[in-house]
Amino acid sequence: MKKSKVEAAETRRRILKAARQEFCRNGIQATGLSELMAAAGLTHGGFYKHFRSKDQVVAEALASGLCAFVNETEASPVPPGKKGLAAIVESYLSIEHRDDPAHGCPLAALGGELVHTDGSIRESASRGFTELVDHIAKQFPRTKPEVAKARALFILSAMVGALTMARMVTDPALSAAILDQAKKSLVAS
Amino acid sequence: MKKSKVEAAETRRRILKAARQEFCRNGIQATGLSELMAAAGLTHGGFYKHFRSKDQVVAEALASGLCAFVNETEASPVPPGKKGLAAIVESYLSIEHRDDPAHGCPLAALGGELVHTDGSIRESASRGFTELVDHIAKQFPRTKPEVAKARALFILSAMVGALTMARMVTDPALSAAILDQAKKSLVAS
DNA sequence: TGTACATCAGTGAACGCGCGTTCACTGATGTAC
DNA sequence: TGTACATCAGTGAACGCGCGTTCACTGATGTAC
Repeated sequence: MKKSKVEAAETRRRILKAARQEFCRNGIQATGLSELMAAAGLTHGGFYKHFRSKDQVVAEALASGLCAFVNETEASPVPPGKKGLAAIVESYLSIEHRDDPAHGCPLAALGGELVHTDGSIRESASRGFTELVDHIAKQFPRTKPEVAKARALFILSAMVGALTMARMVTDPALSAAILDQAKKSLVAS
Repeated sequence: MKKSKVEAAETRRRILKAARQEFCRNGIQATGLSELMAAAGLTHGGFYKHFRSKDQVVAEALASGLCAFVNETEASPVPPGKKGLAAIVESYLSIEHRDDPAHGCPLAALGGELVHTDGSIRESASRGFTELVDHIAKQFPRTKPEVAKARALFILSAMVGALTMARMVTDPALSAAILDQAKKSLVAS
């Protein structure tokens, strides 16, 4: 049953992709390794041929997931007639993003759980936060870098909170209102 | 070993208090019932004399914890020369609150986990969010109620996000900057 | 190019552990007379 | 008020289950000659 090196590397990527999605959808602790491997189309026993522990796959999936999210955000085209900031904010606080945590921002999906971790998992999270902040800060090219970064700090924090609360609340109208108000307030600034 | 009714009721309150603190400190899933009962000064077996399941204690601890937090926020004196909003925001985004999740806002401590729950737990969380929003909205007495509520929606979401990110990030300077920027931005509005 | 052998990705059963939950038991409390 | 008995908060051992992890095994791949 041995697979070629190319296939093995491909499998590893598939596990990481599935891990990011399952973790973001259900939470880290709530996702078992069997579930994760099944989502990648494998049985659980093979997991340790690719990773040393659950902690390692969490750290790697978080790092690559955050990287992918940042890249998508950077690569997404700015609609004509809109500022970059408005495009970022409206995409981040969209109904689609709210309803699809698996393919969305890992910080919003996992932020609460990441607070209780440490080591390389926590480092990955922290680095991802900084990268997203830097990307948002680029939307203020005419502003002094430190001011732009300070603004970006607030914008990202506020977006994470609004998305989380919009996902938590049970009333759909309230959920939509949270997203709308955050969009308005953040784009206006 | 039977205790009087008064003592039993007191024990129940003690369990709920310990539950709120342990859940907020370590997370809901990460807190075992043995750990919880030990924090209340009891052994784990007695748990089911007070609650039907872990879910029930989570729902009740969340409801009473949120209620207690709202009451504390409402009762805390406004420092002379400050507006009510500024007092709320500065207290919520203080270093003390960041470093003491056990006695702080359950929404910030548990928001990420609450997204994955349902039933009465989710309802409690949602109700607590609305109560906090209403209290913040009261700080805009001269504004039309719906506008005040809309502002409060954003302020609370942003505070939850900023507190969570400040707790997640590994760099202390960055953590403090997140809190500071959020304070400035929210009080200025 | 063909052959023999070592490698190792993937399988599925098994392990130990901690969790939520149950249970028999204890003994002070509350109640009935 | 005193006595006999039922109640039930709290204890600590035990249960079943699912988790992360380990392991013997399989068989296609890669390598050595």
